[in-house]
Amino acid sequence: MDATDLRLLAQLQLDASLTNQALAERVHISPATCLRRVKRLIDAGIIESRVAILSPEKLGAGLTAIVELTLDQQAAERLSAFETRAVADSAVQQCYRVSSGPDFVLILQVADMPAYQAAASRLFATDANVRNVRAFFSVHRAKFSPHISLPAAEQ
Amino acid sequence: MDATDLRLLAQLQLDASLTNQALAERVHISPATCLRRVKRLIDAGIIESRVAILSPEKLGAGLTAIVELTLDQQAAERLSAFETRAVADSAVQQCYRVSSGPDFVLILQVADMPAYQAAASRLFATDANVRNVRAFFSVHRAKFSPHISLPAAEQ
DNA sequence: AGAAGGGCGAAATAAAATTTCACGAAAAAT
DNA sequence: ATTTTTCGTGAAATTTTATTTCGCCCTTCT
Repeated sequence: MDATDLRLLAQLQLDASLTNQALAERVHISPATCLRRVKRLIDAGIIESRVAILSPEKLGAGLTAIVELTLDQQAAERLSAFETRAVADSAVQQCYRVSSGPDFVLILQVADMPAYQAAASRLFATDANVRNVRAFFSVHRAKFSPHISLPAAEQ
Repeated sequence: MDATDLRLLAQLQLDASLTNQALAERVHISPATCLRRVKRLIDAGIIESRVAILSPEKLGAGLTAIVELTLDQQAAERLSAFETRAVADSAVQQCYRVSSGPDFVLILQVADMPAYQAAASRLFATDANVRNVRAFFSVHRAKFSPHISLPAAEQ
C-alpha cells in the first residue's frame, strides 16, 4: 500500500471505466504492473466493487429522502434488527448508524412522494420500535460521488 | 428505453466490472447489441459514470459525518454560492439541497475527527452566511450502494 | 559477499471489444 | 394493402485490450 496504490485508487474511484493501459499511463507504471496491483487491491477488499452511477432525474427516480430515525428500545439486538430490515430494502441506498442525536440516518432514493410513502410504511410504520422519524426531501442532488478522500495521492 | 435497457442498468449499477460478453449473456442479447445499448445509455447521460467503491475502513477514512446546514440569507444566489463551495470540497461526498427544515444536507467522508474539524472550518466557519450547523457522526456504514430502484427490471 | 524473495517491464499469447455487414421486423407513407 | 424507410439485431472479421510468461534488478536476510 504505497503512493502508487493510492494514485490507482484515486483514479478508479473517479473513473473506473478507464482501460488498464490508460490507467497504467496515468499512474506511470506498466500495464502489467497496473493489472497486478489492481487485482491485489480487489483481493484485499480495498476495492469493494465497481458500479455504474445512474442519473436519477433521467430515470424518474429523482426524489431523495434523508431520514433520521430514533428507536424506542436501543438494545444492541433491537438496533441490529432494524438495520437488517433497512439494508434489505431496495429503496434504502445508504444506512448509517450514528452516535449522537438519532440512532440511524437513512438515505432513500425513490421515484416520488407516493413511492416514499410506500417505503416509509414498509420500514417505519410497521415497526413498533420506531419512536421518532424526521425526514427531509431533496429534489436537487448537487453532488454524488462515492469517493473517499485519500491521503496525499498527488499527481 | 425498454425492458432490456432496464435490465442492463440494473446489472451495471450492481456490478460494472462485468465484461461486455458476460453482461450480454445475463440480459439475453448478443455482445454487439449489448455494447450498442450501453453506449447509447452513456451518450444519453443515463449512465453518468463508472466508479470503484472503496472500503472506508481499510483506508482509514471511516468517519462519515451527516451535516444539516441552515443559511442565514436564503436568496437563490447565496444558496448557489454555498453549494458551489461545498461541491468543490473533496471531503464532501454528497450534497443535497432540501426543501423543509435545513437548506442543505451534506455527507462528509473523512478520516477522523481532526479531519472533520478541518473540513468544517473550511466550509462552515469561514462562511458568515451559515447560520446553523447540526452534525451527526457515523462509524458504521451499514449500507452504501449508490443504486436507484428501477421500475420492473425483472429477470 | 551470496542467496532468496519480490516487484518490475517487455514481449508473446489469449481474450475481449469494436466495427462491418446483411437480414428481418415494425412503422410510415403512398 | 403495399411499398418504402427506418431501426434494431446477430454473425463474423478486425482491432484493441487484457493476461500470462519471462528475465532483470533491487532489496533483504544470512
